[in-house]
Amino acid sequence: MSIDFSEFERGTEEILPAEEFRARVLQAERESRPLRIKAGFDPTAKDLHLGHTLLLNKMRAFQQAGHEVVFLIGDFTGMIGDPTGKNETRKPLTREQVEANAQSYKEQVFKILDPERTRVEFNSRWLDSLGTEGIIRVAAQYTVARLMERDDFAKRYAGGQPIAVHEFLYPLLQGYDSVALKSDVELGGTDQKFNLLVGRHLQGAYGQKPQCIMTVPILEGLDGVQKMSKSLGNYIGVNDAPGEMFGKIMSVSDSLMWRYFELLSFRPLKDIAALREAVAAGRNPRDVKIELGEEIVARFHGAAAGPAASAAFRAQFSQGALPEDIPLIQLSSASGGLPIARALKEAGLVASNAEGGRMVEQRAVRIDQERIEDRNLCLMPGREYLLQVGSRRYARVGIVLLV
RNA sequence: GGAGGGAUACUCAAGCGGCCAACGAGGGCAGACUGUAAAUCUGCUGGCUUACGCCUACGGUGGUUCGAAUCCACCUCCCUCCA
Repeated sequence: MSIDFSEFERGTEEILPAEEFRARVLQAERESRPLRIKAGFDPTAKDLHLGHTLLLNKMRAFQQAGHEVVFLIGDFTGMIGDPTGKNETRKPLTREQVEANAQSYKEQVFKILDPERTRVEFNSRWLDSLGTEGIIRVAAQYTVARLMERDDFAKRYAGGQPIAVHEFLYPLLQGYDSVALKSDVELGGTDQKFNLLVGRHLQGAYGQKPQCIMTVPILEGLDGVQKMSKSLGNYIGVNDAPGEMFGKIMSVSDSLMWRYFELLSFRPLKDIAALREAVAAGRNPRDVKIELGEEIVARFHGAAAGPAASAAFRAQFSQGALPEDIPLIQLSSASGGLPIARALKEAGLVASNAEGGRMVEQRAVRIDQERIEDRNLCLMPGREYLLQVGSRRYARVGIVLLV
């Protein structure tokens, strides 16, 4: 019986060693013994975004093929913080925080993974009891020269940036996780390649069959340049509301759209190629982008949500209709009325009164759909107003007279 | 342990006693044009105040001065060279 590797290998950056990986899949099949697939997650990031889902999608593919997937929460290693770049040493999380984050993780992760068939682990389970002696034994299995091969360390060393000794422990302990789990394959982003390989090496040193490693690309954020991350504000969160999620996808550039198609869509590769051809032949890229948006929204919000988000989007932006669910906010004012800038701030549309005033001057503000330019304008008590800033910030406010 | 250099707003980077809420670039936001795309052009980009104005901000703490991001002392952190 032949096995289709494409679902495992699609969208991966690198599989090492590639032949060994295939051989292990085949062997697992023959022996009816599932492979143990490990993927580690940092416990500090509570909100997952589409970048994280590349890995989850891959895990899902293994899971659907009957393999054992371990969702490993690096609560112990999280105390060190992966030294990728300028990260400061992190404060250790409390047990409660880790638990809370893990719970939040599960809610998001199980939109993609099957909860029944996912094993959730915390690496403190074995690292807590490793002890000083254990750490020394692990550290003895790896050389400084090899640690310095890590791109990040090499650059920082060459560039005169400090490298704290404990940062060396991160890849070692992550690698030891593979030993503790006896993993067959470890998944990670391309930035994890070095760490994954350390795991491979350590397993060998501990007399185990070394894991294969599989890396997935780092997804670019909405700007198309930097990696998707919450702190950069260029992310699409798996918990984003359907409308927001759809809108964010529509705002990506055409070139980035193809990248997203390639990495995020579950469509067959030849379908995507066909879409490219259609666009090259004159089809509006926007319409293709809509298809992508519908697929992604449906994945996280249910089949009906995709078309619904798409329809709402088109109504709002193509036909200028108002969104349906604009919140009504009650504000209070003295009898003289509420200055527009303040109203915008209190409605949460701008960050400060000063910014509100600037927005008015820049002709970005509309009241009841009418563009205004007078920043001295006041909203009068006793009625409701529809406020807009730019084309995507809306609020309905009611003004109550403050006695 | 010694000698020298540095720390400025989201980022990079000017300023080196008053004209500095701080040049410039990037980023971000907004307007025009569009397909919430790209490219381009324009404006804005600390807070409070209707406003005059006030407050906070140039690593930290003190000091000199009518006045300090700018000068001095000490401290913290980083870098370079020497040991």
